Amino acid sequence: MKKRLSINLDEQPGHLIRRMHQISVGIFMAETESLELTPIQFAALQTVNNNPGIDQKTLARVIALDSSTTGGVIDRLQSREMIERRASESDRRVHLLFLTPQGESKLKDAMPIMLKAQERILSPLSDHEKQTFMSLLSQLVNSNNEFSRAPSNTKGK
Amino acid sequence: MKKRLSINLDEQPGHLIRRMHQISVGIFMAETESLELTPIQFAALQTVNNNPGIDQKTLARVIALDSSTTGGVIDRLQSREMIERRASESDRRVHLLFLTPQGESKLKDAMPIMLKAQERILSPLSDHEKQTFMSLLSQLVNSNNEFSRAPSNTKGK
DNA sequence: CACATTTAATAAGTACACTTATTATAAGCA
DNA sequence: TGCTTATAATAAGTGTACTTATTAAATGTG
Repeated sequence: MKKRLSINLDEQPGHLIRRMHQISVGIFMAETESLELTPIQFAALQTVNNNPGIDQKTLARVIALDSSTTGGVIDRLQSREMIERRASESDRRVHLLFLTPQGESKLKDAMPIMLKAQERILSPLSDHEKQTFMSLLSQLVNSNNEFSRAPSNTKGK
Repeated sequence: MKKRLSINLDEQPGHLIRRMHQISVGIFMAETESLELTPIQFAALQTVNNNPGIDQKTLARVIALDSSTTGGVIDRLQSREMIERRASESDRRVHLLFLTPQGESKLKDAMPIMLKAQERILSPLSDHEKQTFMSLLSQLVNSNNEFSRAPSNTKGK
């Protein structure tokens, strides 16, 4: 009646995507509560583990994160002694990243819990719907990759 | 070869959802550059416009945002003179929200640009795929609503 | 070799997005 | 009415997620 310029937020892709992201983080944090790891911290640990000696810039591209944001993430993981920064000998601008033993052990603990969280995120869908959703989502992310401020580049992963 | 605990980030729903959110915000910000409005600020303006005199708590529920985050969003919109806070006469804890003329005019300018951004987000998909994606996404969001830290509640919208 | 350009990292600033704690007010009840 | 409980808003703290600017080091070219 008195509504002007009326638009249903729930029909806007951007709004639903934001809500889905909130939910996804919420489920991850609920499942991994005891570990005190955020999804991003997990991704960083996992990527450094698989690529010991990776530099921050490359890590940022692999996990699709702005490189200055990545610096902050590494700061926090370093202060909690899960990641180590070592100066590169060949390029003194670069810091090479390695997991500490604590970082490795945290990652091992986190892995199964993280996988369970991922399953819970899609659990309202049937198996067939899960496949369809993931396929369409991949298409959207890959086609639109360059419009993200932190495009992914998994080369070298 | 030397990989241990190997997992492909691009196959994890949470990772793709986060990337999709980055992309969605990136497209919105690129399209609306001249307006200097974030997606959340747009949602807040739109909701206050449709519900003049709404209080912060209710606004937070409608746009699915934590209520303390909402306070900050309103602070910024108020300092830019797009939103006005008025004390409620019936409940002195409550601040009622109204758009200023500038807020209304900004919203009018933003509306078509915002709709264009929403279209661009899904543009890599065919019409049929868009429908399928939005339907599955709605299902996920609605079924998992309670796992979000800021569950939506559109009653009263 | 000198000089311009590029690059990796950091710093400072803005804006979400949550958490827990605090304050003021309101509402329920004995 | 007095007291407990609930609620709206704010404050302080952490962690993404970006921006622009700066610094230091590397690279490319004349």
